[in-house]
Amino acid sequence: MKSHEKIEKIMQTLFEYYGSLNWWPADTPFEVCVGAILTQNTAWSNVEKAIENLKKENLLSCEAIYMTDINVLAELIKPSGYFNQKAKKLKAFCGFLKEGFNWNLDTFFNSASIEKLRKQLLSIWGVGKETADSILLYAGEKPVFVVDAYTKRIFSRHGICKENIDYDKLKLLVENSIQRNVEFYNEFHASLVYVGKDFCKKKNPLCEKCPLKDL
DNA sequence: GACCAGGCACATC
DNA sequence: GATGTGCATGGT
Repeated sequence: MKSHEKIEKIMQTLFEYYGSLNWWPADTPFEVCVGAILTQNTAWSNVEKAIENLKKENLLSCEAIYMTDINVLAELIKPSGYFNQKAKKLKAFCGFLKEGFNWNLDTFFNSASIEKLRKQLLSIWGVGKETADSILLYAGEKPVFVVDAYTKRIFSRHGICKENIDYDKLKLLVENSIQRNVEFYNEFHASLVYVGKDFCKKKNPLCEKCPLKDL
């Protein structure tokens, strides 16, 4: 089977298994961006605590984060780990929106082509490829596929790629296999995270109950 | 107490 | 271009 056929089969199987997941767990596009930064190499349960702290202090807006003292910010997001780094990253992201887009995410998303938006996001300190793509897809509703550790692990175990494949190579492989559609990419990435968490942990790679085991 | 979790920047070869 | 290291919490 060719790799694009395998990828289609995986997507189809996961859609049948999980149904509509309608992802990213956040109330607003800005909250998606904050979550995308806070979840870097971190369990989501820890990110939830950090976001809850920010909500309690009414700090889930670009202006508020920009104005808040960085040490105060760091203390609030402590549960998400790497808190000093991430406080600086949140500041950098908000500074970017303030300077170029009048604090406004929509203004940013409507300002240029997807390629240019991605380049601009990548120029922000603390925003790498996965974070940029998560923001584009889940906050901006742009048809961009998000690669993550689960994607690499699952795809490599099904012989589609090496575990350490280059990020952009795998992204293009999926985007050239699956119709460029926001809903497809949203659901596909979400279901890969689910199946990764449920059945494909680092420690037990081959789980008998995995819906993908017979592919 | 080790290992892991929805990465990224930076240094060095 | 590949490889190594620091960053840090909370759950298993």
